[in-house]
Amino acid sequence: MPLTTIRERSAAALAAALQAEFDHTVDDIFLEIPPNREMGDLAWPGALPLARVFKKAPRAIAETLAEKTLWPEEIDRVEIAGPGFLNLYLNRSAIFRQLLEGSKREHGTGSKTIVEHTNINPNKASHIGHLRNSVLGDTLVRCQRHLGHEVEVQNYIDDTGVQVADVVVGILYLPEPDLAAALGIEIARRDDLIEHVVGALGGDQVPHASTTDFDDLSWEIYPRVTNLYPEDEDFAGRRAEVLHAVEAGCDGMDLDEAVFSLKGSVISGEAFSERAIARLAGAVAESNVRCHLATMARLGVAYDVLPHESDILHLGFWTRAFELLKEAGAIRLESDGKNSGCWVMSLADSPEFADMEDPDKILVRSNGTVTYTGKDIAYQLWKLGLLTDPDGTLHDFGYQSFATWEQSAPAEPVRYVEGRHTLARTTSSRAQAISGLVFGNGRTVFNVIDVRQSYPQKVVKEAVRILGYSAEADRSIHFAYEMVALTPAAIREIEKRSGKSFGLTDEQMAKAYVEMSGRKGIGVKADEFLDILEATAADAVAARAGESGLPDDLPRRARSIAVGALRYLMAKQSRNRVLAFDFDEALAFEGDTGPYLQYSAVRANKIFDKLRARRGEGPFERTEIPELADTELPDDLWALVLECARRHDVVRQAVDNLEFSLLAGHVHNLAQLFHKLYHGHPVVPEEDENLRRLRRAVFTLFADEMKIVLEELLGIPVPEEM
RNA sequence: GCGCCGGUAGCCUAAUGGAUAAGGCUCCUGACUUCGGAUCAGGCGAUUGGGGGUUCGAGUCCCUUCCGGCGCGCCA
Repeated sequence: MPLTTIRERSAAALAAALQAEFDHTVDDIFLEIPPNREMGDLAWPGALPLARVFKKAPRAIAETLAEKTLWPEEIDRVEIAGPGFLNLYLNRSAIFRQLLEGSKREHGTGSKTIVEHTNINPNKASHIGHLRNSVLGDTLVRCQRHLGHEVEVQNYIDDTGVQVADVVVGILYLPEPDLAAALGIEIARRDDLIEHVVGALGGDQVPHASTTDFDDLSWEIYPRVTNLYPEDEDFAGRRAEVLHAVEAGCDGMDLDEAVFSLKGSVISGEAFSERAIARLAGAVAESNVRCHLATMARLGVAYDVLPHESDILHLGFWTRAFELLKEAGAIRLESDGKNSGCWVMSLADSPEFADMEDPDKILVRSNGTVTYTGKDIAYQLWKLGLLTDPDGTLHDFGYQSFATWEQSAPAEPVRYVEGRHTLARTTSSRAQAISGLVFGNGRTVFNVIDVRQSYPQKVVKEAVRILGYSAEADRSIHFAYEMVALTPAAIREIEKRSGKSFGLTDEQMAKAYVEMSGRKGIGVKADEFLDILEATAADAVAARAGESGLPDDLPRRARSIAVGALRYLMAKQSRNRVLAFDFDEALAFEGDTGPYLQYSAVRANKIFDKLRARRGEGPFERTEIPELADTELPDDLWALVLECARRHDVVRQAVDNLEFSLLAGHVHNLAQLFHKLYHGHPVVPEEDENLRRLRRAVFTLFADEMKIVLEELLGIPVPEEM
């Protein structure tokens, strides 16, 4: 916070001087961080472009401004450098003391920000591609909250799509040998196989994540189904049958009853009951959702509400959105041409779509059903608080508690136990509500969805605009990120580990990376990868334990390191680059990695442990500030202090650009600066009390800063020991 | 065909239009009888795919071209 304030004040002072001395108005004065310490702490290159305007040498302009500007008191001196840069030097001890005082919490704007992320199809286990979505989304949530915004986290559940139906098709119609193989059991009659599947569904609790959960079972079934579709026409026909049943709904049928009915149908050879199929599909989706929550919980990722697509359908969200679109004249019914019989939204007036061959987007098919984009428009309108009924009230869901959860610290795993936080789910009964909780109606909405969804996301945004909500459309933000792909080396590694072959061609394996595919089953399961990561981390800890033996809290340490490695890897890479996943790189704990950062924080904390044991001194206390010697901080200590002061600027910049590599760079700088100081500035052995106090103060600042950036913002735990 | 994203050292990545393009990996040389070597110091290695342009200043903006990826469904 200090640096932001000084920047703003300096910019304002500079603008005033420009006005007074040159009668010139500049409204966006930006002070940058110079590339080199010798060039000051802040810099302004603005005199250079003004040279032409004023017909004066840039250095002369800079000199006048340096002299005439009423600089804030934190600016010690100003120098002119090079062709006309204005280099500002801060009063080190003033900034240092301000930081040691601690920063006040930001207070919010009162408006709510909605972040939608994760959104995994509930038809199979999550893979590392989903992890990128959840980690980016969760990091955004953390940064927004740090900046003082109220944030609501939504995880959209597509429980009525064909993907869930495909798993149900597999359970009911996949040839018994295939299904048994997918389940990993001996071949049996279908009613026994169904019984096995139902047994794996689990209860209505969020389970502890493992690699033998229901989502892992679905992971095996799903690709077998999609692979059989092209080969077997009858089998392929089952998809429509199941989908139809799912859409009709189960009408409150009990799961036991549904299973009994399905098994009875197997024995009697009759057709399956539609309601029973729908009930099974619901159970499959819900069980997968719980597994996904468990996986993300390992990374410290939690949610506020799970909007269900089935509720969007049953509660007429689309019907209402359809009316609004018609009233606004945003859509029209085509009577001829290739889209005959469809309701389309014309995008011809939107600059971004105008050049397209066909700027019309179909929202309602000729058979009367709504497309995915149509549903998404309705959902987006609800998120923005724009889905109103004719009487002006908001068209809303019913809600009930799905689970409650706890998190003992910002980067600890989320535990779905009796906790004080409620995870709500939507329901189709508007009468249901959770006391004290309201959802939707956000001022700004971030949709964390991969870049391949850019086109439909633009359509949704444009629909909001066409309805007359231009400002809301601008605040509908698609947080796009590139996909996660696998390097050929990673593919070979998975094939080796799993013992199966994905049958990729030499041509595919010659490329730099191969796209993951849930349909083909090519991918690294999130839980599987986290297990490997934890095991590797545990080995690394054990290798360093030496003769003292394995620590009691080995699993906990391993988990922290694994999460640190993964979350940092995801945060540090720019979002619009393909993340080519490589095991060796992901499992590296040295260099520019999460564990390096964690180690630096642990190392700093260790200083205070030793200090307490040998001298009875702890971290620097605020009350000691007056005792600090009033000498200028040396360059190397100052570099670390200044980097600490930059946090607020960095977080804001990261959020503005949706680019967490900036935050990663900041925390890496911090760690590097600290390690450089470590050898030259010993604390415990230092006998000079003033010097020791100064070093304690700097390292306390560093340790606190690391705790905030790693745990609170990046969700990376700082372990006690490593 | 149209659109979006990427191309930076042997490899992976960073850099709000600013000063000497910054880290990591690899390789080489060093540093613990002082707070943990998952560390640090040093070295090798790049005219940022090619070509034009705008600018006092371009990896960054514009044009063009080449390479790679992804979109442009009455799929979800």
